[in-house]
Amino acid sequence: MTTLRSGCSSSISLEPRVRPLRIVNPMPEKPYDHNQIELKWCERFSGANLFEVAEDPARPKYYLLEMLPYPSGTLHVGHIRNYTIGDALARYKWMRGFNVIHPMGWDAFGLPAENAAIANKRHPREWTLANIEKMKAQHRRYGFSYDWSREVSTCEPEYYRWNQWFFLKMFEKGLAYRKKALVNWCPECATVLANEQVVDGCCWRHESTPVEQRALEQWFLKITAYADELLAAIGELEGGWPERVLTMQRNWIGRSEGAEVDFTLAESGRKVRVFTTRVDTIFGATCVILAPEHALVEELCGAEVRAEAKRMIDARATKGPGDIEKEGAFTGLYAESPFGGGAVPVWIGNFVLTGYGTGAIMAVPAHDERDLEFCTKYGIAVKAVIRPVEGEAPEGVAFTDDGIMMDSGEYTGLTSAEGRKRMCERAEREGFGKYAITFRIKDWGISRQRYWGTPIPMIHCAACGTVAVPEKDLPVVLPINIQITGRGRSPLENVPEFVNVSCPQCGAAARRETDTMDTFIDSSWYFYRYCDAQNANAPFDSAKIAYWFPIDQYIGGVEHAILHLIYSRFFTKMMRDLGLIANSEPATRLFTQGMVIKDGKKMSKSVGNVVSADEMAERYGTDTARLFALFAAPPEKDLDWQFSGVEGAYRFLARVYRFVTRNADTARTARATGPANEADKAALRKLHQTLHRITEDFDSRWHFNTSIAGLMELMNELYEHESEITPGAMATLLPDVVLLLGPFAPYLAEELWEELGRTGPVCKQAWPAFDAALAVEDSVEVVVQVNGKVRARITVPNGTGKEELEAAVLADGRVKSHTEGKQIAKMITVPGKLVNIVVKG
RNA sequence: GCCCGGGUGGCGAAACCGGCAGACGCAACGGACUUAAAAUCCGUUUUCUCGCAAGAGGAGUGCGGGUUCAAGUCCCGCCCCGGGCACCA
Repeated sequence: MTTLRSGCSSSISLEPRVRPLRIVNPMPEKPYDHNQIELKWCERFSGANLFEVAEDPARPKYYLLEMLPYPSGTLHVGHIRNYTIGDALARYKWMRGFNVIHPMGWDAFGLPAENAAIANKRHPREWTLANIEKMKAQHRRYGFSYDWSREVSTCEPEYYRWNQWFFLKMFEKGLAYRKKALVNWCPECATVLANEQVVDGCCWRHESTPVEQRALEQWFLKITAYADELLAAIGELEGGWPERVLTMQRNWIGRSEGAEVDFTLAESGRKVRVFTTRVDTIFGATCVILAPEHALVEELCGAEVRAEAKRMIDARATKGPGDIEKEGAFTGLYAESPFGGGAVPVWIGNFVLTGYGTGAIMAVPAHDERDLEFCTKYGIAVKAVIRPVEGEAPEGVAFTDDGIMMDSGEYTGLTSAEGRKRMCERAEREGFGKYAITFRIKDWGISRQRYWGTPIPMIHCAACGTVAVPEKDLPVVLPINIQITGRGRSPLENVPEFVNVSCPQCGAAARRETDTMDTFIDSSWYFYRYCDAQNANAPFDSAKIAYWFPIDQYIGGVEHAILHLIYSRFFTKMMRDLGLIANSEPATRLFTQGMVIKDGKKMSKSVGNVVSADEMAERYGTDTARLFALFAAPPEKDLDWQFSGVEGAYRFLARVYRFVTRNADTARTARATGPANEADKAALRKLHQTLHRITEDFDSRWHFNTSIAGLMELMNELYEHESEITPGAMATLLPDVVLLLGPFAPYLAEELWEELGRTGPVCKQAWPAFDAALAVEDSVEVVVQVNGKVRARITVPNGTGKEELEAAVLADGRVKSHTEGKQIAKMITVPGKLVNIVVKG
């Protein structure tokens, strides 16, 4: 792992259009010099690894994780927002006494490095390591609370050897396998993509590049072996994960219960197996439709039909996003349902998917909209076999609900549910079908025809076939001396010393697998490695996992809802079944933060609206950047990055700085006491109200924008009473103010803590204790409504009872003017808040 | 089409269990300080009507209904924006 300098550099180049904030100070007091303060503390903490943690059974643990970044080279304020949310929480949890593990690392393999290498003639490794160094320096400058001793970089052999190790374990268990299949090919990436990485028919990284279908030999991971559990366990995540992420995963897994049944072809007697969720409608099936790729097309159909099928396949391979028109062709064949009812024609149809179910369906136009559309187009009969339990079936459209079976032989009169049950039972009994569950999710294709990734530890031997690299030979190291041209096939094919090996089984000359792994493998288990990052003998020590896992809070973008987050859940279950870990889910809570918007658009390099972390640090300071990131919107919502708002955040911090520094002497020398006058009382009351509010925000909904608004209100209150607050109260107040500021503006808090004569990092101090007695108001304003309209406000002592309050209200002159001469029908009284008088006449 | 979010001042937003709509910040305007400006501090700022004024009255949370003493919040029906799913049989 690379060792880096402290990262506290201030020599960051600025773009010319950026005007540094000028600090001109005619006032006799100390100005808020953010650079001086932040660099001082950054430097002072640089050698310490302040947030290093170890297992400690005596303390409650808290595993806080932000999704590991791709080392693109620069942090922008979108990253800053993400990390600031986590950092504020980490600091709060530290102060509440938790043993907080908060790690950071680099998702360092991937295409951008390779593309950069082609463009700039730099080696991907060199480019990646330089980027990591740059970004780590930026992290340090921001002072995020990471335990850097746990840093992980996925492009290092020390890390990716365990990708290979997991792959071998899965290969042994049959969870990793190779097959020729139609796969998604992105011409832009020049590689294969997994299904999860295709969005609207296009590559997830190249949103306007349609993926093509190619038939290739590929490695797959059997995520479908866990489909049932991945779906069922979503229930356990409920409440902790955002509902929409769980919905997306449910949709993606797509479990359907139904039946498989064999139709029998006339003459040949061959069987066509179809999958249906509505076997109760089988007496309404008026044709069977095969996917154009279906094996029987090639076997039994004439040249004309085969040509038509090929045309459909080709058309589908190049289809862009959007719908395709239903097309079909009659095969000349007829088939009969196992439940009888006569032979129906067999068609091929372009809308029947080869990779789902059995690749063949029975069409029931009366009870399925798609089938109706197809059959109407080709003049195929429509036969209703289900009627509604009550009322009439609708005219002209498919009746798709469950109902009562009719014209269905011995099943006539049964409910759909009962019919399905009995028909499945009979199918199993007589061997022409079975009860069946089909999933939408498919196995995870992980082969990539690219260089900058984990080599797949396999060897192809002419005699022995595909042979695993023995565990003792791991890691299969990615060769460094290599030509990357961006042309042709995987660059590894041109490295003879990598490709040419001897077979581990027979010793004969053999070829090494040259595809590399999907980089989503790297990020599927990195959070386990954090718990034991230096382990050279195993991916990790299971005892350490048992202490730290599961992740208590995971924070990241919603764009990974069905990519990283489903792969990670799969890996966790796979690792559990290898006996390596005890937990079945990686994270109990997930938080998806909103995007950062600038000029109405998502911040991105291609739009050119990126605000860099360096620019913010230099011009306003990292505390200001963090404060604004939390203040401008609640964390789950999108945030508009406006510099005028940033200025406001800066002004607030400067205001805090001036207040604390000019009262620091008083606070340091006086003995801390309780309130001695009305100003003290008001100040301490506001302090404890604010403390209560912020604590609530941390413990429940993370609305740090209101936490910070509370701090601003507190400062406004302190400014108002500044001259009257007694030294003793000031000595009580100021340390707590600084502690409350700590999670949001850590450098400033540190500086002010020192100004107050205290030592030790603020984040290791105890969170202030809430005193309800100090927070309580002496008097409250009660709103008086007459017929629901606010007519007066009266101030009464806090705790005034119902009767007393009502008497006071009725005695009020303004109230009388609205009730005079009218009959009071009733009074609704909410003590401490409101009285509503309902009058008549 | 279906399923989630969301729609509140000039702007970002707040109002957590139905109880003062607009906290806090930005922008704008005014005042203090200054030779002046910046910075700072203090104030005004949803809107309309009446009033010289203190003040008084009305309207107002996408639109239309409803429940309630009371609705941004709950219910019914729409409109718009964002996201997800969508030939998965």
